[in-house]
Amino acid sequence: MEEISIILNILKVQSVITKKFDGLSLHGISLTDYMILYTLSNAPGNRLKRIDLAENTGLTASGITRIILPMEKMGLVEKENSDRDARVSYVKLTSAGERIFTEATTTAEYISKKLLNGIVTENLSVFAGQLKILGGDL
Amino acid sequence: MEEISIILNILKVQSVITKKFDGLSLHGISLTDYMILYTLSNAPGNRLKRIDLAENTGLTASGITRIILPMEKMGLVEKENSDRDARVSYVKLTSAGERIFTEATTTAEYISKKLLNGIVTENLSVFAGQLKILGGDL
DNA sequence: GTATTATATTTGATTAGTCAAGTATTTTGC
DNA sequence: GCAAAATACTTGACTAATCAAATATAATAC
Repeated sequence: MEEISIILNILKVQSVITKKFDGLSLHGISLTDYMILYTLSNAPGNRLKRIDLAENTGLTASGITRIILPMEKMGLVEKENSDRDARVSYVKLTSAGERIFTEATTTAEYISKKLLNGIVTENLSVFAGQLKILGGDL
Repeated sequence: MEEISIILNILKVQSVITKKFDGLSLHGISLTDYMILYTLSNAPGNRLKRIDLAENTGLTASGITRIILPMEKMGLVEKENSDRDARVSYVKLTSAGERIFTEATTTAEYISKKLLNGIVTENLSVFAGQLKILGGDL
């Protein structure tokens, strides 16, 4: 078994997936936006420090800054300052953000069901576990 | 089991992987470049039409055009015309390309072994199979 | 307590890739 | 055999993300 081909296939699968999730644009968001909303909605108090958001999603801090800006303008998330540490700013899911997230989840679920269709249910959790080992732990 | 989290974890894993493979820059190439070399080296006659290269890697035809240009300049690949069809141009691995590919493979193997370390060997092929279902088939 | 180091974030410059439109050639249908 | 449709590729305009450097604050060391 060739390890490298697995790595390269992950790259390829990522391209394929991203293209299939274009349907999220129906809700005015990208797949990355969706990932942000997903991560926030699972965070305590629906909010996270930008740096933790970066850590959780695999993006860089600067990537987070740039992706959050338009999401703030759209009202999906809002900025909250920490009173303990003036450096940090929290990103918090707004109620509008929650609503869009819920709506988009319908679409996202539909697409991912189709995509993962060929994988036997019992293997799904194995797959999830393997991704986790590779650093995926959203 | 939540399908969506799997999809999002693939995105995340891709970010993580790409960053770890920065070491390939030692050989003057990116991970995507490596994927191209890998694909070509497995192709009959070490060459492929640009469109097939796109299909195989999950990139777009235009992405291929842009990524191949500098690789040509570096002498890793060369252009070959088809005498049957004036539209197609083949991308062919040069001997310099083969050499760099072999060298880079040492690095790439080292990194991927470390990355996939936590996955039990017998599960590796299962993992590979699942990626294939998702569209990964390099 | 002050100097050094570390952390959180943003910004400027750059890169890798997309999409849509354009060009050139080939294939199909009649 | 010719018009229309399809295919292979490139180009222009754009977007998403990176990295490295800058800024501001906090923590540590002495």
